[in-house]
This record gives sequence, C-alpha cells and structure tokens, in this order.
Amino acid sequence: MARTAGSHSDITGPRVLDAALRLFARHGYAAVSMRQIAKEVGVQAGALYNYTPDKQSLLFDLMKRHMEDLLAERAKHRGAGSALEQLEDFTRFHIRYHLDRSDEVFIAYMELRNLTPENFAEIEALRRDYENELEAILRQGEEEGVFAPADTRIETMAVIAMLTGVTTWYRAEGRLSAGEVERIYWDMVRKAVSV
Amino acid sequence: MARTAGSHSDITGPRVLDAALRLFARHGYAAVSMRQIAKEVGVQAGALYNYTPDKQSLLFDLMKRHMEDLLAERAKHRGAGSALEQLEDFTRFHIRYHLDRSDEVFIAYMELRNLTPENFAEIEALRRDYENELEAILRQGEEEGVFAPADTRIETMAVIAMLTGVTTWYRAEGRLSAGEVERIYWDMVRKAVSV
DNA sequence: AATTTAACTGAACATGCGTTCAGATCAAAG
DNA sequence: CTTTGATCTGAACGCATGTTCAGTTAAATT
Repeated sequence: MARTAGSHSDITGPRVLDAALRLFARHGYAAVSMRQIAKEVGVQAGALYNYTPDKQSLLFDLMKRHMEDLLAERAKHRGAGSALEQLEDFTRFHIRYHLDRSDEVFIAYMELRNLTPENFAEIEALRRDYENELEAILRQGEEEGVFAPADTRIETMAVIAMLTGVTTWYRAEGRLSAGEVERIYWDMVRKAVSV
Repeated sequence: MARTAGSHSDITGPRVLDAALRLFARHGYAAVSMRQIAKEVGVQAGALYNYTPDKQSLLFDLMKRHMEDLLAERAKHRGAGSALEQLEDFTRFHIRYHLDRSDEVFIAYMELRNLTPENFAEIEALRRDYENELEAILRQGEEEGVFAPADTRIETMAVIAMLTGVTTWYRAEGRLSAGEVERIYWDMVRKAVSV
C-alpha cells in the first residue's frame, strides 16, 4: 500500500516536525531514531525524507523556528517606557512564553551540542540577539539610575538563567498559576538589579 | 598482544570513568559509544566490562559520585551563623564548586533523562537534599526577618538556577576571576531575597 | 478514460551499536 | 620454575542506525 487517502503533503510535513519535537524533548536527539519519528507520524522511515534532507535538519529547523518565533514575539513587546516597566514586561513575557513551549525550550538548551558547527553558530547568534534585548534594558536602567551599576552582561546571563529555570519545575496542574509565578519572579528580578 | 606491562586495574579503572565523564559531557551519553570510551582509555571495548557492568552504570556512577561529593563538601560548610552569612557561604560555595567541575555539572543536568527510572529516583533524591540545604537557609532568614516573606521553594529553585547558570558562560581565561564572579552573584542573590 | 505526478512502501545498503567470551599474555605467588 | 589469576584482545552475536531507491498507489490533470 502507498497513500491511503488524499494528498497528505501539507498534513504530514508539520506532523513530522511535531513528532520530532516531542520525541527529541522526551528522549534526546541522539536517542531518537528516524524510524521512531516515522512510527509516530504513521509512515515508513523513508517517507520522512520527503520533508527533511536529513535528521540534523530536523533538529536545526526546530531550534531555528523556536528562536525566530521568540524574537518575533519579543519584538511586539519592545516599546518605550521606563527601564523598570520594560524589565517587568520582559520578565513576564519570558516566563509566559517559555512555560507555553517547554518542549522547544528543552531542546533549544539541551541539544546545542548535537548541531553541526555551522548550525550551532546560527542558533547561537539568534540567542545572542535575544540576550541583547535584556541587556539593553538593564543598561538603560543603569543610566536612568534606577538599576544598580553592575556588570550588565553577567546580570543578563543570571536573570535569563533564573527565568528559564522555571521550565524545569513548573507544572500547569501544580499549586501556582503562571500569573503567580510571573509575579514571584518579577519580585526577585526587580530587587536583584535595583539599587 | 594482551597486557603490555604490569597490573593495570587500579589505573585503568579510574581512567574509564574519566574518559566517560569527558566524552559524555562533550557529546552526550547517547552519542558516545563504548568503543569511543575504550579508545580514549587505550584498550579494546570488551576490557571496559572489567570495570562496569554496562554503559548505564557508567553514567549513574558519575552522577552519584558528583552528587555525593557535592553534599559531602557542602556539609563541611554548613554551620551556625546568621541566615545572611550562611546564604553568602552557600552562594560562594556553589559557584566555586560548580566552576571547578563543569563536566560533572553538565552531565548531572543534561543526562537525567538517560537514567533508568530507579537510577533517576536516586539521583533526584540527592539533588533534593542539596536544594533543601538552601531552602532551610532561606526559611531561617525569613524567620529572622532579614529575608522577605516569599515562597521559599520557588526562591530556592530560582537561586540555584541562577547560580548554576554561571557554568554555561564562565571561562577561566576570561576577563573575570572566580572570586569576582562570586561577588557579583552574591550581590544579586542577597538583594533578590532581602526585604 | 488516459496520463501524470505527488506521496508513500518495503527492502536494501554499509556501518555501528552494546555486550559476551574463549583464548592470549604476563606479573605475582608458591 | 611452575602455577595461578587478573587483565586484556579480537572476534563474534543479533540488532539498530541513517539514508537511498525502485516500484506501487491513488489523487489530480488532461
């Protein structure tokens, strides 16, 4: 049997990425085989190669899509306002966005070493762009005198690490809502960088 | 040829763990083969099984050793003193200890999903013990009134995530010494949890 | 109704995997 | 000097890997 019904290209394509996303996040890139992905999609392994040139591209495409979506969504939030307002917006945005995409976040942080050097460089550049968004806010706050003078680069890394860490323990069915988590983290971030 | 000189058991044994540590940290557990480990040690793959029952035990032993060493070293630091003093000690200890063992830390965080369920539970319990050390300090500080009343469990996770994140960017040959990094992070931690 | 073509199957390719084990080697013990 | 036993080799086991491709199916086009 070949195709069982209809033209599936526009259906199967996304399903391949979806399956790869879920399986990579759960078991890790190296531990997932093309045959497992194919089984999840409901096709034979060979059929995957209608939608990706190879396994590496699957990982790269997932990461690139995630980083570009993140930057695009963040761009909508970037606005005027005081550094304090902008930092609160960034903090809440980061938490909300990352809680909604735990699989993508997991992959984006854990599978960097499974990218080829060229692919790694490209993803790393996008990540750097995102970090620079926060760093710019911190620098502005220092100039306004509302944030303590400090090493903004390290502050940036520290704040992002703290915020992203929320994905390791947060469960939607847990005792705290995403909104409450946002508030708690915003409290800590605000105090940590303030004078 | 078999053995080339002398009795190597007490030399080869540690070298197997060392090689596994370095390779797992660099490429990931699933991506490293027993033959690669053997090559690094300078023996054939079969010889590894004189030192480990299987590949999984290699990963588990590395993680367990790391967590137990961490807890043992931390126990030496645990003392009396104000909550603020204890928190500073914990912060500086955590950063120093983790900067000295980037490979172990990397594995301990990235390869949890490659542990069997039983092994995972054991490592997770050790990690929880360590987190509880910090949580106890934060709770004591709240009772003393020197730390802001807050959700101590979340504060714990946030602080540890922030501190451990230092391993992702710190380079010994970089512009900052470990001592300077300790001070910067301590500044942020202190402010973040204070009233 | 005939033709084209996108979508997929199923088998095959070479290579690598974790693990086992009989046999070789050589330091140490008697 | 002989025996013992720890240490390691080298080959083999069955199975899984990413990827390719000739052939099959059925929807879309003529």
